[in-house]
Amino acid sequence: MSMETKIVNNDIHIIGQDDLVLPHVFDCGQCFRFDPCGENAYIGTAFGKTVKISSENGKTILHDTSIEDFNNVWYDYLDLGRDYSEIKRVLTAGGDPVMEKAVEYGKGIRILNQELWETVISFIISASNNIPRIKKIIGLLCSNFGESHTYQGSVYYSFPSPERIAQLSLEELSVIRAGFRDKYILDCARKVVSGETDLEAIKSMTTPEAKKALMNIWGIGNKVSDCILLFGLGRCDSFPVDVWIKRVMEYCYFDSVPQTIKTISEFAEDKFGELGGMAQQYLFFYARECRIGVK
DNA sequence: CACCAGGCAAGCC
DNA sequence: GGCTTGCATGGT
Repeated sequence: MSMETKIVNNDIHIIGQDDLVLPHVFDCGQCFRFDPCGENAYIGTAFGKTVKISSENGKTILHDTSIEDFNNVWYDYLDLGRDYSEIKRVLTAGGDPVMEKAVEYGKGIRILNQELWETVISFIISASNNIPRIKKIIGLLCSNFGESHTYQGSVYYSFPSPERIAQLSLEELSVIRAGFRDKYILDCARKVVSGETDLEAIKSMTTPEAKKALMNIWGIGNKVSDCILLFGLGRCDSFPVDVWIKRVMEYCYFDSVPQTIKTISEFAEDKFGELGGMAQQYLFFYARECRIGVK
């Protein structure tokens, strides 16, 4: 079935896109800036623009937006040019019961193409943290230091620029309650502004080069760099191993025998290859839905 | 109260 | 190289 888009008043209707389920996209831990908004809808901000997205009868609606914003921002943000049916077909082609189950649970997952700067800071904040609090901290960062705009009569905030954050003191930044991560955020912003860290240059690097460059940033290690590669740089082969992935992989593929992160990474690279990041998202969603390995 | 949360840096060997 | 420990904060 091929996707079709229609303009209806100030809305964009997306028809015939079955590989898009809003809770799968926005509750699989890749994005911290979209929240549920009534039944079957989410509202959030990216690239300085806010949009409400709802679904009904297999149709997805982007509310109060323009065709320009759809073409310039949301089409790519929602990764609408990629064929996820084909990805799911390849991932389950070997008859792997684990991937079949994972894909069944998260059949509407898509990997969002998020802004690199926002992804870098968001995943620095994610370290040793939980998702509700990550969202809270990022929300405070935006409402305190981002630019405001109105959408459907309410005020929303963009993600603050490196320049805005770089000029803050640690004490001023402490209002976001980021804990020990605050110094990483400030250091990163200042080095992006000074040019010591060149995010634009990282975009055109090979994946191993980009990973090395990211890990030079204070507060970014192995796992966080893999998340940034996947969510901010479109490197779909990147397979971040966090506590959830470690648990679900050990449970499903290693008979619950504890493994090192290195072993799991190598297993995933061998098994999923170029689609590692996609597999990771299905597994992450599946693990959390079914609370696999949680006592 | 202890323990944990999408880990990481620094200090040890 | 690999292994241990401290780390801010908020929730259970």
